[in-house]
Amino acid sequence: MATNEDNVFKALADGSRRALLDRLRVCNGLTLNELCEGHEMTRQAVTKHLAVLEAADLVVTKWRGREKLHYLNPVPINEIYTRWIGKFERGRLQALDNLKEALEEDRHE
Amino acid sequence: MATNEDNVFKALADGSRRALLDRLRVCNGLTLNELCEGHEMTRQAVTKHLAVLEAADLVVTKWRGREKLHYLNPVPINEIYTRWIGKFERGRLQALDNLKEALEEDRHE
DNA sequence: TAAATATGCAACCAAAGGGTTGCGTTGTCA
DNA sequence: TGACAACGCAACCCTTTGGTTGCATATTTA
Repeated sequence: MATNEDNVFKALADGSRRALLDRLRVCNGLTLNELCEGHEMTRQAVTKHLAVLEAADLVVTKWRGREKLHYLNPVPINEIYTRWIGKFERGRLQALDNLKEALEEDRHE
Repeated sequence: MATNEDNVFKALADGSRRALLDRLRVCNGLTLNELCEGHEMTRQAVTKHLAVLEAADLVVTKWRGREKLHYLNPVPINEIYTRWIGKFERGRLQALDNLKEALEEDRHE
């Protein structure tokens, strides 16, 4: 079952987009204009970033008159966490051991 | 203090690179040639991907004769998890509530 | 030492990304 | 109704990215 994994990772790859998510995390339901404030780019650039976030289902929008409200959807991030990051977290100490051991060998050779 | 956050997110944005990390998670210390097996690209393409992973400190290498061994470094992923994903996980239920509430309004209007 | 193996380096290419500008559309309000 | 405000669409541009091919270098091994 192919999840949205790739879209989510790609969406998170850009710092501006992560900043937008951060804004929404703190203050959910902002309009496009509000999201533009504090960013040094045009509205259209922000629009494009939001489109990427929407495509990844990280942001859900809703119209209120002429305003577009943006809501954070925490589900995709949670999925990335549970089914991808989780795998690495589980084997984390083991991997650290492997690494240390491998680097240690050099000192003895 | 600027961490390697951006490099890590960018490195994780590509599916081939995530696959390489997965391989190393299961079988740490693989050589370049071994990592090339099963991938439908040239050795040079894999080399480039590994370079990106190294730049993000997700992979650490060590030479054994003419072979280059690749080890997974779990630290950056853990940092992303604790200091970025964590923020969103903490406000997760709240964000879900916001979202549901916003979508519910439509049905009553 | 010669051949084979494992990897690096550099040039090149097409496609994707992040950004801009210009203009059109829709909703609000005096 | 007319002006303004919030947003969408599309063309264009430069840089980055993911990939290739060709050749060089270093280490084994026969």
